[in-house]
Amino acid sequence: MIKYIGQTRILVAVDCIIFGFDGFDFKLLLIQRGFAPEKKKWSLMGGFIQPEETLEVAANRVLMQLTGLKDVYLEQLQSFSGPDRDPVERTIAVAYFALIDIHKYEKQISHEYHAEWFLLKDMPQLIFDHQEMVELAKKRLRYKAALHPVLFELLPDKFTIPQLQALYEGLYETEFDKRNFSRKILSTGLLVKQNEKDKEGSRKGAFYYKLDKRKYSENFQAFLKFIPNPDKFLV
Amino acid sequence: MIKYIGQTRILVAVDCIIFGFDGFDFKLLLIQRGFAPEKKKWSLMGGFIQPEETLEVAANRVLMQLTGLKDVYLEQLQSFSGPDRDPVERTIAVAYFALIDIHKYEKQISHEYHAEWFLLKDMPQLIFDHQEMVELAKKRLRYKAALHPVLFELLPDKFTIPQLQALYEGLYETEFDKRNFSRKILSTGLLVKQNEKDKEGSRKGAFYYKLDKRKYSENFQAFLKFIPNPDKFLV
DNA sequence: ACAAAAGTGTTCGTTCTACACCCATGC
DNA sequence: GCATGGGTGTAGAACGAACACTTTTGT
Repeated sequence: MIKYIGQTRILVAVDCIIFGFDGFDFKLLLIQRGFAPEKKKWSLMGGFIQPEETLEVAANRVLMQLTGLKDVYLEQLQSFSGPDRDPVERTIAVAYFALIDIHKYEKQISHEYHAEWFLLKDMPQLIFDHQEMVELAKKRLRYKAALHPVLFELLPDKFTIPQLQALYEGLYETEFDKRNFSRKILSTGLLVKQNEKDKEGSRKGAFYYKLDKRKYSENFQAFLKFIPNPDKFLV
Repeated sequence: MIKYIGQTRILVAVDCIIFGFDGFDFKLLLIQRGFAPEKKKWSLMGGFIQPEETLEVAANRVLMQLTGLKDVYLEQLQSFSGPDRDPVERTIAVAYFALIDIHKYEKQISHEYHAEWFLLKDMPQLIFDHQEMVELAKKRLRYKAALHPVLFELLPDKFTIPQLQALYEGLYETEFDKRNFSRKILSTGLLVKQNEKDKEGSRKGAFYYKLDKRKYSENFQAFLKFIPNPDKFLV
């Protein structure tokens, strides 16, 4: 199976930046590395690509191993290729970021990896170039969420508008005007109001909404500037 | 240097999607593959990553080999990892797209690779999954150019507004209103009007403009929706 | 004098932003 | 009855889209 002669073959790993949102804060799922080097240091969950796997399959496998979840939002972020990024042996890492509903996770946690959720604002130091990966993932997610309704992936089936707003505010580390926010969100037509209220957050209670899944997938690509009718072109 | 035991090492290549614009049409620089398999078929320019190289360095090297150009706009597109994408041996490809000033190229062409420019709309069949890479690169470029002034990378030092408009129209395969287009472009403040005119395209002649390089790098990230003042957040 | 492309302004509708009060409820 | 967070409306500014005529010059 080795046929291109004189070329160097190297290890290829996937690393997953796993985002969650607990209703108040953005969080990241990290593991405590179980083997040297950097044993016991915090790290992204990762794994080497196997002979018959694509990177996507490998990333989904790694995510499944840690969280027990399938069909998670997963997007290729970038490849990292510094020749010395892994001190043991040259390894190219392809980073993926995942958005999961943190509540679905909590019930299925695998203890094998000593995984823990950390506040995005208050993370431990990470091994290798994982810090850089997280920074890039954050940037990419901010970018993406400004244009596409991707953050719903972090929410449970039913959620309230104040929760949604807290989610956006967490990501952008700022506050938004709630009148303008809810108007904008509702004007997308993606949300379906429920009759039930969430009474956790306040005495009055906030109405639950559900995502209109059909409109969500149809309208996932949307919004722009610079070009007259940009939506047309950005399929 | 082999220390992670039991893992498979594989080849990693970079492939470059090289865009150019000749004043009228979008073009792609392809090479005729000089070795089996698929010898003589058209292909993207690529190469295997070398032991001490990052992917970025490898992509720049490959681009330099073909075009003689350095300091070219180059952006990582995505990794392609189908286990059988290269029939010879498993290879992961990291695709990069490059934007070059086609006029700078023409003087330095290397004949070694039998390279040729093809109209983007009228391309030959490509080997492996290169077609898919090109499609994705086109999509990404459309997306990016709708938000950021990246297309200037394709133009020579001096260019006219009608040329610029033709460039945008080529990418989006549509026509724009020239009054709105020039107003929008000029309102960015990125262009500096020259006294000289280009008389090629018309009797009246069109004024040349140059890019204000400082403002260009400062304002490269810009424009949005969904979030009140998105520019603030998308650094 | 005419053909061909360059250049420029206005109006209208939509969207964005800033801003303040009432409502429902549990204690 | 009051404290807490939920929910809603409006006015002014900025932006985006549609649209047509004049200018320059080479032949």
